[in-house]
Parts: sequence; C-alpha cells; structure tokens
Amino acid sequence: MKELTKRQQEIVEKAIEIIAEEGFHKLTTKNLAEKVGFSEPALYRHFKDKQEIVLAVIKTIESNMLNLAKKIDLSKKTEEIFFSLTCLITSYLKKVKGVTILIMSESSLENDDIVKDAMYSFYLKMLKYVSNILSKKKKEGEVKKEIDEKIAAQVFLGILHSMVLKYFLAGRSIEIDENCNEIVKIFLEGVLV
Amino acid sequence: MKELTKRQQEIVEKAIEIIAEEGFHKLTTKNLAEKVGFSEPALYRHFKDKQEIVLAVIKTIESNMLNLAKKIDLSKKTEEIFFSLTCLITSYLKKVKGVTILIMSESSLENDDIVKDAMYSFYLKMLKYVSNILSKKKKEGEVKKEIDEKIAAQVFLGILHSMVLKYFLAGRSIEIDENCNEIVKIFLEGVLV
DNA sequence: ATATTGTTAGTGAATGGTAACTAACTTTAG
DNA sequence: CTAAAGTTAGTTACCATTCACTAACAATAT
Repeated sequence: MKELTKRQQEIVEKAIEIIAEEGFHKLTTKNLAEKVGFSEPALYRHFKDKQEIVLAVIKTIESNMLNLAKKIDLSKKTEEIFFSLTCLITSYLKKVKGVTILIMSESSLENDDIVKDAMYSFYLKMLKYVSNILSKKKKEGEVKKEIDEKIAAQVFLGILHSMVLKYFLAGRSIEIDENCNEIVKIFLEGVLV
Repeated sequence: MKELTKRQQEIVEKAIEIIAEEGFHKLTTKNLAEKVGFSEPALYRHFKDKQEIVLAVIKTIESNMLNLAKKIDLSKKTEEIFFSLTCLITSYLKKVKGVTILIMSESSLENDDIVKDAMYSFYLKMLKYVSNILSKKKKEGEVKKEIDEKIAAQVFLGILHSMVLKYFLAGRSIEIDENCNEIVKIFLEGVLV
C-alpha cells in the first residue's frame, strides 16, 4: 500500500465526512469534488478511479481503528479490556458513522469484489484481535476453558454490529453507548469464569 | 396494511429471491420485472412505486417470522424456548437466505426513511417478543433478577445476527446451526439463574 | 536571461450507462 | 363492451468517467 499524498489524504478525509454525514450512497464523485472544493475531473488527477478512493477510505479507517485498539492495555482485566474496546469502537463509529457498518456487514454491498475483499480483510483483522485477547485471557484463567474464542469474538463483533445497526435504523436518535456497557456485561457474564 | 393480491405476493416472492441471491442493491425494477417474467411498467400496475414493493417485502418477512415465533410453547423452560427460537429463526433465515440482514445492513445505509422505519419497527417487534419472554421467565425465577430483559434481548438478537453473518461470510458453506446451540449457551449462561 | 519545453492541477462540456418511472397503445378475460 | 393487465418506447435524473483545453510553475538549452 502506497503512502497517500497530502492531497489524497485530504480527499479521503472529505470522503469519510460525506459517508459519516450523509451515508455511503452519497459518496459520488460529484459530491466529493464539491466537498473538496474543486471539479470532478480533478479527482482523477489524484486517484485512478472511485474504487481507489473507496479502498483508501477503508484502509484509512482500518488503520485508525487498529491503532486505537492497540492503545488498550492488555494486562488489565478482561472485563475492563472489553469495556474499553467497546467504548473505543463505538466512539470511533460515531465519528466515521456509516463506514464501519459497511466493513462489519461485509455481506453483499456493491458487486465490487475488490472493495468487498478489503472490507472482509478488515473484519478478519478485528476478529483476530478480539480472539487473541480471549485466548490470552483463557490461558490466564479469566475466560472459561470451554469457550471457543473465535466464536466468542464473532459474537462480540456481532453484538457491536447489531448495536450500530440499531443506532442507524433509529435515525441516530438514540445514544449508541447508553446501553453499551450493560450489553457487554451480559456477553462477559457468559464468557468469563 | 392491505392484503396483497396473488400477483403482488408473486412479485414480493421474486423480490425476496433477488435480495437473497444477489443483495438488496440488485433489487431494481428491471431485474424484478425480468424475474417475474414481464415488463417493468407492469410492476406499476400492482404497486405504486418501488418503495411500496420494498415495504411489502419487509412486512411479508416480518409476519412470517412473527408467526413462526408465536408457535413456540412459552410454558417450556427458558433454555428450551431459546433453543427453539434460535432454530426457527435461523431455519427461516436459511430459507430466505438472510434477507433480513441484507435489508437491515443495506437499508440502514440508504436515505429512504420510510423503509428504515419499517425495518426498525420490525426489529423492535422482535426485540419486544424476546424481552417479553425474558420478563415472564424473570417473574418465574428462571432469569436473574439483575438482568435487564430489554438489553438481554438485544444481545440475543445480536448473537443471531452474528451467526447469520458468519453463515454468509463462509459463503454458506457451513451449517448455520452447527455452533448455534453453543453460542446460545454462552448467552444463557449469563442470563439464567 | 530568456525562450522553449514539460509538468501539475485544475476547468467546462460531453459520453455512455443505468436507475425509477410514465404516456399511450394493445391484449385479454369476464 | 370494458376494465384490468400487459406492451413499447420513451422521459428525467444521476453516476462515473473521459475529452480537450489552460494557467501556473519548473527545468532546460541557448
């Protein structure tokens, strides 16, 4: 993955803003160009095509998210780790709104396999990150031995996903992190020793 | 909500097939007409516009799902109820191939507030159904007193969601109910007395 | 030092594709 | 005969992308 130029970064930033404010479907070359403050064709001086822009957006969010996750102190108690993780993820989601749902859904969107793959790979990285935490904590005796950490990680991401979906379906009228901790508590109650 | 005519039902059925096979974004008037076997304008003899078709799709799935759920004997043990519920829902999802998730995921990204509302109301109905079961069982002493049934219901639906997601991620190659019981067990362990 | 040449980053206008939807005509079934 | 259900052939509105062109600047050759 090449480094982005200043201008490219600026475009990606604006693209994320559009997705956050108006949804992925509003990320059109026209809207993006307008937001950046120049004409549509100018976009093509900086990116080959729209796909390349979308991929850059995904990569940017992925690295932001993983960098945030890395800041979590894994020597803490499992419970605390998961609360921090939930907090970080949901607060980041608030910032970049719709984008992550794309990535977590992965499912069908677009017929663009390359974009789909990029999103799936992001999902797998998150999954691996969570399941590694669970593995570690299982060894340390904090997580039940009979728990399959991969499945549990999937459940955790699924729960987060459905929380975000609800947030979007409710038109963002509810606060996403209101019940966050309560929900994670129930998950943890099934997982922790 | 008016009853659907035979023809309307047929159209809705085909729409569900398209969403199941190719995703919500492929549900275009052109594709749908082709699938039904007549021309695009003919659709407009049966539905006012595309939105009405999408709403009919959601309503159809909603009523099918709730009808299935109603068949469950609520006098049984909580554990059994949740296993049956999981089984019913996942087998229905297999039949309609996760349409719900596709619609939820993709419609949450669109700007059509009416469709979003319909989807949200569907979600809330499911939530209410599950949380009612938990309330009942809490009174009967099977569910922990400190559990908030609404939140627990959210977790349960989130888990179902993640299971279906996984099913699709794996390209439908795995059996959806393989780990089903294991996952539901994790949930119940946190919830049951 | 300056005219020539090239590059970067922009422009307005146009292209080809596809979406939802419609007007006006035709077929068909009761 | 007529109302319902279908057809063909459009319309309008976007969308991504390309075209031909240019202003501003930098590098180079004389």
